[in-house]
Amino acid sequence: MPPPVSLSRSLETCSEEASSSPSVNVRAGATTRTQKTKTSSGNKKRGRVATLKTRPEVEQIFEGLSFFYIPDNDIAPVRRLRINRAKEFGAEWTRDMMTATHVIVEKKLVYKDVEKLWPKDGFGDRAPPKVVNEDYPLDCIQFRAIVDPGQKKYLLDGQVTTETKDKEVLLPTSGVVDSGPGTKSKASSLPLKPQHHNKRKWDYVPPRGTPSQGEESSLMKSLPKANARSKTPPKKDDELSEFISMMQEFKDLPLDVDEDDDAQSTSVGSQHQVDLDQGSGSENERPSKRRSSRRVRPTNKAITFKDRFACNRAGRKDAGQDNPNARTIEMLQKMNSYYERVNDHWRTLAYRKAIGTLKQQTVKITTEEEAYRLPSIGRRLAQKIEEIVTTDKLKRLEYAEEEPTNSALQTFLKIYGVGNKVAQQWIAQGWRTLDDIKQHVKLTPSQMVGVEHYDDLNTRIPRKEVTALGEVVKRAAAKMDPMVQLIIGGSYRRGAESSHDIDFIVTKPGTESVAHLKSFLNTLVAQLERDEFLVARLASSRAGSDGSKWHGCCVLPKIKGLNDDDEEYRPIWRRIDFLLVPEVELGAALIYFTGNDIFNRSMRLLASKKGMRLNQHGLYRDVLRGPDRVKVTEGELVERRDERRIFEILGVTWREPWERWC
DNA sequence: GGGCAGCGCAC
DNA sequence: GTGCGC
DNA sequence: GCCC
Repeated sequence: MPPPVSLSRSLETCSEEASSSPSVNVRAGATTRTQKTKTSSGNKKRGRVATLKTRPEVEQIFEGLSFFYIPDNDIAPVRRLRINRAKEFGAEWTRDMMTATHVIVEKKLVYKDVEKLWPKDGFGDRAPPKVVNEDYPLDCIQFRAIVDPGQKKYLLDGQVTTETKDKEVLLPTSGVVDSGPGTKSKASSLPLKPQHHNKRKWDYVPPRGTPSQGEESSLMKSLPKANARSKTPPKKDDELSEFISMMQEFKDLPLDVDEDDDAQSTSVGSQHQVDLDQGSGSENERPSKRRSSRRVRPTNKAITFKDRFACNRAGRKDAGQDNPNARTIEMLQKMNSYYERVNDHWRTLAYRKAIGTLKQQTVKITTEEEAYRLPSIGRRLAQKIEEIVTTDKLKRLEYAEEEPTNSALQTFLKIYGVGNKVAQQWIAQGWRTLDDIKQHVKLTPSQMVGVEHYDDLNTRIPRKEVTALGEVVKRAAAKMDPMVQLIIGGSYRRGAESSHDIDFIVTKPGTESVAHLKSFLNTLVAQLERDEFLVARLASSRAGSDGSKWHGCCVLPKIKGLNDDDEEYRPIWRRIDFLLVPEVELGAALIYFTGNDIFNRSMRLLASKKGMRLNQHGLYRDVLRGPDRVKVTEGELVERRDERRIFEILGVTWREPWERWC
């Protein structure tokens, strides 16, 4: 039925996708669309358009494509609806597979069902149609773009994919590889090798039916031995997971209750999930609608827990590299920094938590509902995640990044002492570069340092150097008072390969208040300044106050064996902090200054759930809070000296510092 | 619709 | 008190 | 932004 014209157009249109070159990224839906928009004025009087709504030309994303449906009829109301919808967006419904560009297969069917209809002699010179499940057109419509048909979520059961990573290798994925004209017809006729049955069925939310299983399997992948999954995950794991879940979900599960309700609620939640999702999934027309069905994640700990596991890995800054969701994370991080820039504190927080969740996933999250199940990922973020996965971009982000002031904002915010307020102000005044600032703006002393040493201070410090810096300070300190302890906290204590700054916790046995340490710090700082190790003060406790911290900059001197052979040696300015901690508070302080901050927040949240309060000074109980959580009493001190004890009392299994990446 | 940590220091 | 950093 |  489709005239040759249509066919060739089809081929042309999807040439990217059908290309034999695997390196071509197929996701350029936009390209395809624009191209089509231009030509669409040509001939597009599709057959039975009578009852169809007319979509604006720009929405004719399927223009030139023809869909062959399996089953090949529109008897089922749902399928008819979908077919019509595809037509609204420019698709042609063909009843002849030879002319189809896409074969849309009902989800219940498996790849074998397609094979039966597949022409024995292949498709000759043309590329075989792409075989996708019924979600494919819906997603295209949702995103108003031709998305990559090779994505896992569009595969049928039994359909083989070579897709492993995410972006590269897109083409061969759907199996609908065009092996090229030269190849055997066999190859093109049966591109998918059903024999390689992929045991696993990711297609739709693998974990959905049995969340725990799904999770476990992913766990096994990433932590093969650490959590010898077997049957009895150490109790520790549960607690850890639970704990972590607290970190990311502020007010979730009442820990207090958890002793009684946990197992049950878990399984119940899972069951529900299956039903709801499947039911709605097969009958709703629009994906967005289907997916917006209420989340079935009722205090769903099982999921939450396990999702947290991966958190254990000592994450370096590049810890996301191998993550299957790397691309998604990358995009969300951009959104995150965008919101940071525009001063949207809470959105920033939300994105950070969502990113944290995603980082812990060991399988790629491809659909909205998969994402939605995860903690700290709500409807909006889940939609964005799916948009990223399917279109490889994010419209909202593109708008955001178009804002001309964007880069300036980014620049200014990296100046020490400059936050959103000031940065926005400067921008409003028309400044865009550091030079502008240097010339026109009156800076505070801190900001001055921040500007003058902008590059240095925004360069991460290799772990080795942190160690070296630590040695310098410790040596000087030991000379003055051998009893004083200096502990390097922050990301260094968590085992980071590089740090943004170096934090010293300064303490000494027998001290009960920072006052006992102040004079020491003053002496130490004075000495280190004389040594020209400390080169700037940014914030330091004043004489009168009960000051407990000192922020400044230091430089690493030449050290034999470390950097003395480097003729390029240049003292790089580094951020350095001293935090005075009386020995009695050391445990609480260590927790606080080791972080990371998400970890800390959850600890505090956990404490608060248990009627306790945790801060850098200690763990308190029976905190009375008035309306609006206003603290009425300090509460009774429970523990502050012993880091492990604080974990214990909170009912949390001990976690080494390097296990506190969240 | 409200909370999302809370504190020390600079200004 | 606000802004900022942690 | 998310969660309750």
